[in-house]
Amino acid sequence: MLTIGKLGQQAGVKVPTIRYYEQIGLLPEAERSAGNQRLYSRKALERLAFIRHARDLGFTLEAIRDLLSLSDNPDQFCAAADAIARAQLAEVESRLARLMALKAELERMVLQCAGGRIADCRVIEVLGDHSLCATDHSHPEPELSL
Amino acid sequence: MLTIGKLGQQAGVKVPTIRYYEQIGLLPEAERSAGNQRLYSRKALERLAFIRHARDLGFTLEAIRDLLSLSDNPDQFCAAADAIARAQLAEVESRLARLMALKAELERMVLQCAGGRIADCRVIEVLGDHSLCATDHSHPEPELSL
DNA sequence: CCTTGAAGCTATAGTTGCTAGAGACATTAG
DNA sequence: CTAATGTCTCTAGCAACTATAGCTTCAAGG
Repeated sequence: MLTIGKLGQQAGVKVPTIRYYEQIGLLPEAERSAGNQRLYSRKALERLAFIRHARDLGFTLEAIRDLLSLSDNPDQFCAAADAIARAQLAEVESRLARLMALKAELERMVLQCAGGRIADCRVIEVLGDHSLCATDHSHPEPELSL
Repeated sequence: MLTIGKLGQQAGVKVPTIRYYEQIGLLPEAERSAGNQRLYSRKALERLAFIRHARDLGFTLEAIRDLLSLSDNPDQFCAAADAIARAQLAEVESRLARLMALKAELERMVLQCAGGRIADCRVIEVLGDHSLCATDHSHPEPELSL
């Protein structure tokens, strides 16, 4: 049985984060020692590692909740998990595309900095004017979430 | 003079967001009509478009605050604005690198889905095991922020 | 002129995924 | 046995908005 600190170390998750996951029901309520401290089994460590890994891959806690409930019921079809993973992949691909466009624009901006005074600065100028933009930001557009 | 709704339309920013920007001091307090409604000049529209554009490029509101104060004082040197833009570019490049690694791993995961039951699902399995991971997630590692 | 509906106002609370602090109890090393 | 570390609960805070409630103001139609 592991204390919360050891568990956190082994899973690479901070202690308050573990308590937070318990609070929002992503982890079950932990067993307690005589002195009321949380104790964790190897299974709990696996579950937390799963969460950690999925978070690293950018899955939201909601998506992870779904994946966990699928893995808790092994009779369901893989298709559901696959769909969640595919959605995540699509998300990542779209962020990637946006970031590449942004990188290009930022590079252009930085290259054009003449080293002079702000009055002549391309960085400020480019940011002030959407029409100089490489990417299309025509206005009533869904918000970008980077 | 524009009402807040028109301003929002023209800049591509939602009305509550404009009020929020005013509240946190990113926009100056707007003039008011006789009936206490906010009125905006063309200059305000430009400032808001600047903010919008910088947000699209992933600048934080803090970075934008700095850029705005630079452009409000055009006698300063360009170097400061350039530094902010370069920092932003570095940020974007590092996110890009992480995202590309994630994309690779997600693709591997999704490809291996056999279409069977969860018990056999690679998605779940891969997520449960860091050691199958392409990227290095050795444990006491700074958090990823996608 | 009056009404109606859209748009505006303030203020507060919720969102996501944590992180940080206070103040008290538990456990462990020397 | 004591001191240091770890853990407990609870609350509040972060970014950057978004949503709700309950009100007032404005513009257009009848």
